[in-house]
Order: sequence, then C-alpha cells, then structure tokens
Amino acid sequence: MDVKKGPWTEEEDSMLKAYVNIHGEGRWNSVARLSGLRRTGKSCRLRWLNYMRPEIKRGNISLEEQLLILELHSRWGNRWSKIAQHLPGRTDNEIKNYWRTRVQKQAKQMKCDVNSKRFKDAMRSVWIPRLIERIRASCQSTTGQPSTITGIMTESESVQVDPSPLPELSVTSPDSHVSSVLDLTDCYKPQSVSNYEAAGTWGGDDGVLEFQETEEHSNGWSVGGGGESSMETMWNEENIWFLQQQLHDED
DNA sequence: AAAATCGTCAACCGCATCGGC
DNA sequence: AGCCGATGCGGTTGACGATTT
Repeated sequence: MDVKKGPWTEEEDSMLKAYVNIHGEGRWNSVARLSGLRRTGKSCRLRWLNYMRPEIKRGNISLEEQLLILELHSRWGNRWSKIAQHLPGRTDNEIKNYWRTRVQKQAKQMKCDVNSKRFKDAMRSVWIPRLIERIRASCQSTTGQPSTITGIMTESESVQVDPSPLPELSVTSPDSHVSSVLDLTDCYKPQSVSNYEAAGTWGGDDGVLEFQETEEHSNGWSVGGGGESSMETMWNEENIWFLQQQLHDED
C-alpha cells in the first residue's frame, strides 16, 4: 500500500477522530490499517497527540508557561516530553518549537550557545526575573492584589525559579492571555552579562529593558531614555535580591 | 510590486525503549 | 537470550505566511 505523507486533510482528520472515538487511543498501527487512512501508525499517533486531542491548547504560550519552560529546561535539558507533562494541554512538539524559535534565537543573537554559561546567566538574571515581574504586574493589574507565585524558591546568588516540589510549581494568574514573547536581545548587547546586569532599565512601551551604549561608557551601558527616572528601575543584583525577598515573603 | 529573507510550526525520520513471544 | 513489532522521544526538515529589501 502506498503511504501518504505530508499535511493532513480535513477528511483524514475526521476519519482519525471517528476511529479514535470508537476504539480509543493506542494501537496506532491498527488505526492506520483499519481506519482506511493511508498513513503510518506513527503518523496517526503524531497527528492525534499533537493536534487532535481535545485538551490541546494551541498558540499563545503564556508568561507563566514561558517561565515554566525556561526553568524546567534548565533542570532537565531537552527532555521535551517530560517538560510537557507539566504544561497541561501543551505538546512536547510545541515546547520544542518554542525553544528553538524563541530561546535559541536569543542565544544566536547574543552570539553564544544556548547551553553556554553566558546565556544561562543572562536568562537567570534577566529573562526569568523579568518574566516574574511581568506576571506579577499582570496579576496586580487584573486583581489589584499582589500575585501569588507558588513554588518559587530563592537561592543566594541569583534569581532561581525552583520547580520543586514538582508538580506543584505553578504561577497562579487569573488571566494568562498575556503571551507576548519576551525578547532578551531587545536589551542585550553582546558585551558581557555583567554589563547587562549593571545597567538595564525598564522602559519602552512594553516595559522592555533598554540599553544604550554611550561614547563615554564604551565598555558598558548607560541608562536608556536619556537618564534615570524614578519610574525606571535599575535592574541589577540589588534588585534581583529585592525581588527574591519579595517572592520569598509571599511563600 | 516582486524577490529575498525570516519565523513558525506541522510532520517526518532515525534511534531508543519496551513488552510479548 | 534474542528477535520483532509497537510506541515514544528528540532532532530535523520543509511548507507557507509574514516581513523586509
């Protein structure tokens, strides 16, 4: 039998759905053989798991989910299916694609490897704290109450989102539709992480960290927007420590 | 307006693992 | 113990729409 490849048609989807509704998941080679689909068992399984399961969420990976992905990846590496188990409705494929298209892109733009210490440092000291901050901001804006970020522990040197004890790690937000992807390189210039940590500011329409290189500080970064204002927060070790304390107090 | 480039994501492939025989 | 088919996993590819030149 010639096997069909490529994108699934609506007709194939409905055939697969009808078969699984009657016979249940599993025995994918039988599905392929008996449903009338000219697909391999593998292809049927993949289509069902990544696309047709009723609980599947699609698109708009929320800030909370981004935070989880970053942290779980730092703990487990490319164990996509394991990471996906902690993100209900998300597939390993979707998480893997998120990592490749968003996170690896950042590393590439920073001209370093995604597994390098430099990138991990930047992620820990900038990206994750900023995610936490934005989650907190979105919670407060919708509820007027401080957000509750459970399961987040702190460590001495840096902001560290610790998912233990899993699977309780969750960031409770009443509204997780906010899903714009944070861009590490919006504010990162490939000098050094320490420069970055020392001189970042909140600014821009989206609260994007902004950095500007100045002639006077050619080996560092000055406060963006022409100077520091009371609304701008220096994103340095002190603030990271402050955020740690805040989060710790909320536990 | 057309071509080139980029970003996203569904789907495929190869390998590993598991369980039945 | 070894074989074999089924399933799971992670890496990679390619189509396609969006954006830039």
